[in-house]
Amino acid sequence: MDKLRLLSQINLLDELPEEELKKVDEVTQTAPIKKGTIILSPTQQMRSLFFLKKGQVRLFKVSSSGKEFTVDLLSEGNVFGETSNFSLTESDIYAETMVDSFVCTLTKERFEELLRQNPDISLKLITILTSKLKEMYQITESIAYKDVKYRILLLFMQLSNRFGVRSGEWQTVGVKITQHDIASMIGSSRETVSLFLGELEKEQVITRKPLKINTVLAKELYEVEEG
DNA sequence: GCATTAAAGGACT
DNA sequence: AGTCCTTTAATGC
Repeated sequence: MDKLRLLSQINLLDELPEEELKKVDEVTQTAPIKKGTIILSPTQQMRSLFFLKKGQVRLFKVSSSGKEFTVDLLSEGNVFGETSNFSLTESDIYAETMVDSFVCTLTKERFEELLRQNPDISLKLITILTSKLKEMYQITESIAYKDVKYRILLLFMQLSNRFGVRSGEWQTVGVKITQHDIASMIGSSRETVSLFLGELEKEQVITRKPLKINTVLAKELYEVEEG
C-alpha cells in the first residue's frame, strides 16, 4: 500500500506540496482496521487525530436508554475528530468502522503544528467545519419541524453532495448505509425509514442498488412540504 | 404522523 | 447456520 499516495487523498492535505506530505508521512502510522471495530469511545479516548485513508467510519453517541444517534459519516479522505476530538472538550463520542478501513493517526500536537505551518490547511479545515455545521443546523431544524420523509430526503441530499457522484438529475448517495444508520441520523426508527424508502422508490425520487437520489424531484418534494 | 412491537422473509459470511 | 438487514401489519400515543 502506497502510504504517500493515500496521504495525498486526504482532502485536508491535498493542497500540500510533496515535501510537506513527506514530513506528515514520517510522523504518522497507518493501520488496517476491520469492519465493526470501535476505534474511539468515551472510555478509550485517544489524544490523536485520525485520517481515514480508506473505508468508512460512523461517529455516534449513545443515549442513556442505549439508543444510538449518528452524528456523522466519514469517507475516504476525511479527518476526525474534525468534529469531535479536535474541539478541546472531551466528548462522549464513538467512532466505528462501517467497512474494512485504513486509518492513520497523528498526534494532536503534530496536527496543530501542521496547521501553524500551513495556513491553507487551516482555512480548508474551517471550510469543512463550516459546511458540516450548516448540515447539522439543517438536520436539527428538520427533526424539530419536518416529517420523516423530508428528513430522509434532506439527509440523502447532504450525503450525496459530500460523497456522491452526479450524472444528470441523478446523484449517488455515495456511502454504504443501512436503514438503521439512516434512522439514527434523523431521529427516526428503522421500520419507519423502511416504509418511506419504499414510498420514495415508488415515487421514483430514489433508486436502490445503487442508492441514488433524483435531486430535481427531491427539491420539488421539499417545496411541497415546506408550504 | 410516527414509535413500538411482533413476526417473518431476505441477504450476507 | 447463524447473524444482520428489511418488510409488513397491528396497535396505541
